[in-house]
Amino acid sequence: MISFEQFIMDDSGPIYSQIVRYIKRGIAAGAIQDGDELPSRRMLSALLGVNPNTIQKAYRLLEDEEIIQSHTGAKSCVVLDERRVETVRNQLLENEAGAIVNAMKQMGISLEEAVALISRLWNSGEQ
Amino acid sequence: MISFEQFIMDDSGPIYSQIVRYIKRGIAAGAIQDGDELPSRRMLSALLGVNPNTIQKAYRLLEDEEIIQSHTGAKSCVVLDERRVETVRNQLLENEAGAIVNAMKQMGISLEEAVALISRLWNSGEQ
Amino acid sequence: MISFEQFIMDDSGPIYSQIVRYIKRGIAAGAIQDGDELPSRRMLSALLGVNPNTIQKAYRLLEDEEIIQSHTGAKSCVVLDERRVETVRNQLLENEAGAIVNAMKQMGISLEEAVALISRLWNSGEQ
Amino acid sequence: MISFEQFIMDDSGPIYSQIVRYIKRGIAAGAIQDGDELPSRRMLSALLGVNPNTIQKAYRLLEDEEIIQSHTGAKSCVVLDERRVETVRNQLLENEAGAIVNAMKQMGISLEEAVALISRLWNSGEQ
DNA sequence: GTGGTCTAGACCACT
DNA sequence: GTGGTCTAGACCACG
Repeated sequence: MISFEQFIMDDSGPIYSQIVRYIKRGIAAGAIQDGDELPSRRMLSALLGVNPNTIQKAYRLLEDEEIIQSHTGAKSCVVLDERRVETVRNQLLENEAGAIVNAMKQMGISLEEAVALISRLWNSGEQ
Repeated sequence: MISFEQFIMDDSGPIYSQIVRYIKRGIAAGAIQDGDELPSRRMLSALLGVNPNTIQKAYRLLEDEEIIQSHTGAKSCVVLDERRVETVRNQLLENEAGAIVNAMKQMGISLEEAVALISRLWNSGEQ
Repeated sequence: MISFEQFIMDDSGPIYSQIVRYIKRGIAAGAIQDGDELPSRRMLSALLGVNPNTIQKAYRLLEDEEIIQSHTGAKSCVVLDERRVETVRNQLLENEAGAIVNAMKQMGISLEEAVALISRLWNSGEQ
Repeated sequence: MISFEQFIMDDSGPIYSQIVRYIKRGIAAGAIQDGDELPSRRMLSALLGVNPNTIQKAYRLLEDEEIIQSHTGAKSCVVLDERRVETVRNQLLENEAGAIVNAMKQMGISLEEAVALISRLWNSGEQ
């Protein structure tokens, strides 16, 4: 069963998008793998304190991307092969790293300064 | 006149928020300073391919934060003192860089991988 | 449910203002009372042939005046006490009737002519 | 020369409309007659404290209705015959009286009460 | 030309 | 179904 303990909801876009992103990050990290079960819509909506429709929409999008499978009356589960994992991972990395690069360039700092800043933040979160 | 050449629109939240963020990043970078003129609503909306009202909303928010001033019939311009610049810069670093580092960590990649990825994207965007 | 059957849209100012005025007149008349439900944004917008956002703006203004209350997912309803009703009624009489009488006087007609004209229009609208 | 001393600007619609209405009311009252001269755009804009373009728009609308005539380099003046005056007067009366009737009906008072209210306001403004 | 406002349509989250 | 928000286009008054 996929855990949503580390899920933190912010205001960066629609809630269903944040859920989709959370799942994808877990896949990229290897924490979510082929065959893993997803919580039921009802359970997850109670856990996150959001409307069941919102969970439904997130699952629907993942289904459209063929990342999960849902069957009536049965639990939804993750369906992934090697290539799919790689694709998800690369898409995420490009997006996130691209965001950093844009931000840093707009703030007018050099690559070296950016790397230094990221390294510092990385380690400060370590403790 | 403030340049929007480096502005890149993505799907990270409302367009007006992206514009606000772009301005603030420019302020943090020192590229935008006290007294600088903003492009008019029409000009910028044509340049970015969005509705003039979207620009208006971004400018309105910046005005509410007392970062710019608008007068009917006259150009909007930036109004900043030293302290305000510092505040803007700190808010940006807290809100953005931290979130991005967290995303990388959630995806389970190492600092070295992250730095390599960022360097690659940095240079590929250079061209 | 508050009825909008007698609502007549003219070109006297913004549509949302006309809606606000209509509600206030109903309150002054006692036809709209504490606890009454308002039609939903969609229903009323279809009935009046305007955009749902226009209705939204009218309701928002009434909410700012603490005349109605809105909660996401639930119907909006009127919240009034005796004093509030009196205030609304007095504002209406001051703002409207006086202006109309002035208009008549500016046009240089006598009270008798005005009364005759009003009586005729009153009955012609009766049908 | 038509006097604008009694002109009072409120927020009931666009300024140019208020100017047009003021002229028409004067015509209906007989205070403005065929051949009367209008103030120049520059003078009136200074007197009312509004932009010359706004005056220009009001004059343009009156010209379109063939109520005034403008010639380059010469003063604008009113051009009216008996029938035109009658038409203007009737349109205004219908509009104003119609507004009263709507307001009163919506406020749920009877014709007798409405007449009483109007009579009282009429006389109270007399003093 | 400038900024300010009104109306419109689509999308999101919630009961 | 409900209300809330974002984007869009047109109009108004001003320098």
